[in-house]
Amino acid sequence: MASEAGNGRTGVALADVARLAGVSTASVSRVLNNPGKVSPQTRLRVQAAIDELGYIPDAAARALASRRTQTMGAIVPTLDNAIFASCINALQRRLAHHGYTLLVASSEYDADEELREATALVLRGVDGLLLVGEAHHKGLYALLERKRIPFVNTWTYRTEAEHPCIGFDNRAAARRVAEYLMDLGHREIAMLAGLTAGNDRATARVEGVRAALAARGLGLSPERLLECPYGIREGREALRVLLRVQPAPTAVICGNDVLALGALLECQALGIPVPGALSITGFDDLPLSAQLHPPLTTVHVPAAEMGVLAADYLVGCRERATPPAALLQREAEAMLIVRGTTAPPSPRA
Amino acid sequence: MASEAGNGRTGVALADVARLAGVSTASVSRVLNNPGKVSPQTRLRVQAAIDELGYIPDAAARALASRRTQTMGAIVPTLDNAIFASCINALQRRLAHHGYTLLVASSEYDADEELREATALVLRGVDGLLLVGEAHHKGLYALLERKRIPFVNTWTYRTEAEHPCIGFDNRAAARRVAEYLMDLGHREIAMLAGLTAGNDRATARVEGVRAALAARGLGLSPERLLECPYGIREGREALRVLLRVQPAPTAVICGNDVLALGALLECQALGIPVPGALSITGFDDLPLSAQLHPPLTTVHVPAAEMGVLAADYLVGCRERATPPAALLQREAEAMLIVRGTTAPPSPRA
DNA sequence: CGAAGATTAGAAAGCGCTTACATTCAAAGG
DNA sequence: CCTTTGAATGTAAGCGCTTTCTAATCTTCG
Repeated sequence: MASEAGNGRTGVALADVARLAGVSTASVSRVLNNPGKVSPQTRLRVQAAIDELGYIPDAAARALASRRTQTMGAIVPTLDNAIFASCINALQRRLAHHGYTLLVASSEYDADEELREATALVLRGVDGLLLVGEAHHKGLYALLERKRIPFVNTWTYRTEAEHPCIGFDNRAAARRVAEYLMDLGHREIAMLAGLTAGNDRATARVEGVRAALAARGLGLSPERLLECPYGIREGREALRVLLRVQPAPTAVICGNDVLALGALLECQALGIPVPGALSITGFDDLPLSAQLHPPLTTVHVPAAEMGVLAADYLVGCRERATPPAALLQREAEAMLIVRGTTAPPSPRA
Repeated sequence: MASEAGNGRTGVALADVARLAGVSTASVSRVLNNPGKVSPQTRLRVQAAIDELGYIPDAAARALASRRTQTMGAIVPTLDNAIFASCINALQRRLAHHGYTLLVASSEYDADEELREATALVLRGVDGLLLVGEAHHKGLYALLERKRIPFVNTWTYRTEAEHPCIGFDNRAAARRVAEYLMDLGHREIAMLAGLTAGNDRATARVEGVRAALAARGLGLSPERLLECPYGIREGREALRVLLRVQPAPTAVICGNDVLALGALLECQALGIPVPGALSITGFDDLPLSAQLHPPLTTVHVPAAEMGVLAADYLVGCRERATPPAALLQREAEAMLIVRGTTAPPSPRA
């Protein structure tokens, strides 16, 4: 019944440790999971046996028996975006610190794919799940609820949110950018947004800008609002298009730093002085952005901080019985960082 | 004995499906894993029961019984570097395509931490492991061997490598850069390297440059070789230092694009014409690099390609009995991309 | 038309671990 | 001095699934 020669092909089983230490498997298990419940004497004996055999417990067996995997999942739109990668990096570090391992998946900005990936993670038994945004496939929320899997939406924050969220208010942040620009005197404002389809963050940023403009009697006409895929080249091309509409915008609000970078580079290529002739703002605050010439005015997004908070929250859900209410919604502020790409509009026109 | 009411708190167990379909658990299992071995009749009945109950198999139990987890691990130095993130993104996409899930960890460029993370992944039962570089903790190779876990070193390639590797020859690539610069007429060449301690890629790049210079009777004096941490700001500062040595270098070879970017930005801030007064080269070919002014001469690194090849290799190790020899070592070429930051040295001095 | 060979399905033994629950033994209380 | 309590260990029943091995049902020829 007990394994004779260790676990299968790959080494040593707990039973082997027990035998060598001359104790029961239960005691070995206790030493591993509840050292306090074991006398120092046996603890030492078991520890010695573990070391001698180089025993490594089998996570699958442990997961099966204990109904927890010490594993968390994360689904981001893509890791190809440095800002998400940075968040995931922080998440992983923090989880490792808590003794958890991270399963990652990317949805490529597709809700169906996200559901598919989530299903894969769920059947892998993740103890919790980090998601980006709050607009998910209905089936995803259903699945998580049915399986009672703690999860948290990141990159989003609303006090009235129906689900736990850790992040910031994209709408408000974008509004602040627009207001800042209007305070500088800009009235001809264009926006270079990311693809909004199925992307609630990008959508919220557009809405924020639109609302801010509307509040001061300005509008965001369709020609003034361009969506384009994440990419420098895309940003460059889009900026050219934006420049063609009349009257020409004096400021361009970009949905993220990469687009802003493209816009900035294109202006330099075109000989358009920034911020002299055109103000440009970004969103994300990539490390690069502060180093540009001129440095980019942008919204700082607390990517790493969200990763850390999410890790703590998810782990907290498992360790404590109920998630501490204080952790249920955490706002990690997004701040407008005014740097060198914005200035009052030049008094031409 | 058989579960009465489904698996614990979270739903439906295979036994429930079997009961509903009126077959044995073995048949359900077969439908799941070996549909060919089951008559179409029962297959349909089982399938219907699965759908009706919304059954999702438990990966832990499956892993325990079958001794495979359908999970792969990857340990990169950091995800905060876009080039690694891009590789991991590709790896994950490809693994998902094969039905595998990805566990990621980052080592923060520390061999001990890498071993620790690897141990965590191994006990999680990964079916394979992607590593970066080939200089790992001895214990890591020992562990992998003992547990018989397929792995592959990436970002490195040597025909005589002792371990499976997928990548490119850092040394040769760096040598090519130096040779190209010397062909242009440069003789005063400096290098701004990444931290080489415990980083075989960074080390190989330095060696490659040094070898190329030596082959033409040139040297890389200690003042001409600066190591600095990955970062734009760090690159900027290092460039200033490099510029102080006499005779001033006419070309700076950077260990990666981020450093090169820092160098380039600093030159612009200092009013040093690039490539007029100073040539700069990078390594990685970030998407940004081609868009800069001037666009960066750099070495294109096949990050995504390595991710895909590694996924195929690792999966191949599990599916086939032996890894196809053809896959054991795959060179994904790194190419020198000549763009705008390099030119013959100006005929001053 | 019956035996050999295929197919298909079921019974049941684990996979390696956790965790009630039972047991033991020593210190403490009456 | 004997029972009570509690700490330390052991016993053993699974966790949900895969997988041999065996039994049953078909085929298919000689």
